[in-house]
Amino acid sequence: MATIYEVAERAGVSLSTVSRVLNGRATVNAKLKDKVEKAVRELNYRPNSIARSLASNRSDSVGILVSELNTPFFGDLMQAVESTLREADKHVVITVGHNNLKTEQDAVEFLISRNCDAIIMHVEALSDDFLIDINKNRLPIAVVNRHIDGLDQSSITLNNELGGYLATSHLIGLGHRHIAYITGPMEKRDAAQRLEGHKRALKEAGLTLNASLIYHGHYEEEDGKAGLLAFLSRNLPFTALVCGNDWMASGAMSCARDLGMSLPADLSIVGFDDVVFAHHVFPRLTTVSNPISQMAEMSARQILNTVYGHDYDVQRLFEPTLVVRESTMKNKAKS
Amino acid sequence: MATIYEVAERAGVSLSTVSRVLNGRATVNAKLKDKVEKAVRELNYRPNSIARSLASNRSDSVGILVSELNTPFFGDLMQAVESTLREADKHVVITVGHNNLKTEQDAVEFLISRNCDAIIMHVEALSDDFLIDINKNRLPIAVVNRHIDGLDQSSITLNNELGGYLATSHLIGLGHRHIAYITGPMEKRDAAQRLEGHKRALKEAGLTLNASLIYHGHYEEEDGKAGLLAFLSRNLPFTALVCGNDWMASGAMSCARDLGMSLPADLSIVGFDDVVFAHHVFPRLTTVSNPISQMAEMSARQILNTVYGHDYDVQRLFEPTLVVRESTMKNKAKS
DNA sequence: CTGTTAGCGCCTTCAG
DNA sequence: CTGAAGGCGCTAACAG
Repeated sequence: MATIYEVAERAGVSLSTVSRVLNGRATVNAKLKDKVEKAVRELNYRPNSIARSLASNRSDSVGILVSELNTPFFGDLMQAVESTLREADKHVVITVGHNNLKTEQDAVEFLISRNCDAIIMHVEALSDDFLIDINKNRLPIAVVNRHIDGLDQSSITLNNELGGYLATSHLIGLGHRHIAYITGPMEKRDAAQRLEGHKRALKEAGLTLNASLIYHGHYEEEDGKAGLLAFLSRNLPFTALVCGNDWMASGAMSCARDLGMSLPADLSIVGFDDVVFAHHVFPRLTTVSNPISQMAEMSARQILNTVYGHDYDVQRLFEPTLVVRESTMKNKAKS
Repeated sequence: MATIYEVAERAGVSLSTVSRVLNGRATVNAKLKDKVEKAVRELNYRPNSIARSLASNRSDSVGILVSELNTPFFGDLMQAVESTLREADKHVVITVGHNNLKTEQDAVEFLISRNCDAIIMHVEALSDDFLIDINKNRLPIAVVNRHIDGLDQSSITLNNELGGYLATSHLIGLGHRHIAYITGPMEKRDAAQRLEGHKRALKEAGLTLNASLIYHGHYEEEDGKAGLLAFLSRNLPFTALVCGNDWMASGAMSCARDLGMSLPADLSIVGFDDVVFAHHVFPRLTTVSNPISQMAEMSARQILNTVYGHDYDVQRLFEPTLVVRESTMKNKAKS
């Protein structure tokens, strides 16, 4: 690979001049500029971004830290951030945390040691204090789907409580009175908040909460099955089911069908997130939309603004909406 | 951030000694080593990998280039590569090519300029010659799901032709005689090969190929719908449908149901890839497995071997298998 | 507007 | 086994 020296030599100028035309910051005599550009072309020269980064302490790249690489949810997140940043000519370095404290810390250290200019993350394990410290002493961060007091500008959040409320209210509106709920792990803030919304909806409708109709899962498909089986074994009446995410809803649907239930006649089901397969399932899943792509875009804009001097509008609080499809219907059971 | 100088000073040794204990290559007096390690801990020192990379011309990180960030297929690919490399203490830098020549080239240049030690890629637009040149003159690459003559060691491929053959043979075995086929774009090698397999299966069974029962799509969900509608409008009999991937199969299934067809009684459908939602659809999709995770792991091993001196076994040719679920059944139509 | 001179933080010869 | 010195490729003052 050619270096900036060879370009300078071939163009007959000093390397600072080459650097100047490459970065376009200072003005350069047109003739010299042409010469340099010619030399660059002839040598097929590409600046070494590592060296540039070491010298300038900037890298024009921002780190992304997600929990998983192979789920539609994080896929949408990465996709949105990448394309937003690409438009501003920034690159993206992606790392994975696997929801594990050590791994997430390592990832952050890696991104810092790679001189990223900022980090956009969606993590659970890292503590608020750790993140505040990073943002204060190391490099700017933006956090998706989590609110951190003290990082209000950098937190892009979804009103999960409202989402849970919408899901359950929808079912109540359809005449359901006994509504089961399969929640995600309570350590996850979004899971806890969604459940809160469910409770509020019940309360406002004057329905009493039956703890036996709440099952604690881990946001995974099997939990849908396990939860449904648990409810059935308890021999309580219920005509509708809210799930903390679409995976569990899908698991519950498969299980219900395997048990010979007819959907949605025998059981109305609502999911959460509206991930890509929500409309692949049958009946198509009624669910709560999670505007993760927009939220991700906003996190990218936030970074563009604070680190690179852009001036985008950034929306920091998002409201989910109910997406009514075919997995819910009026309660036909008398009760 | 502390530098190696500060560590050296605090430990009372020279920076070369610090470098040595950090990299563990040369032997260092145990006492000095302890001192250094103590200093490292106290200062919470982290080597700057950018600087290390500039000086050593290695980065212990390998680039990944995929077409999309937000599909299960590429998600599985990234996931498998990442975890295989992580075990060997290598990092991963992910970039996206969007199936676009210019973007893919940029991505490669980016990864090279970031001093990646190698690149693992799954791309369509980049030419064989370009890749051969990169591999020869710049840095080692591994290619997933594509065979390149001259890069035989670095090509990890799937026998797509066999996959198409398996899909159609399965239907023939169920008594179907009129089998429609929705293919992916013929520019994509895998799509063309899968279709070849379909044709071979028909031929071997003594069935004639009807060009009107082939629809050209782009591997996207809507193509499944469009294809099915096209076939129906042609007023030809057909009792089964093979789709070039699961997305199109899912689109066809939704469409069929919307038209009032009963599945699989009225139409048997086979997909390809066995992506994560294949068993979410109803009826659960019979499809051809695409062992993308294993293939991705092998590509990582290949790099581990050639770049980092490991000695893993690597399998370079994979055979798909048929996954029979509930979307296919015996042909009941006489014909 | 252009060239010269120091580093950025680290690795790697080379002597000792 | 250890320290000193040079350099990776580039940017960023600083003079001129």
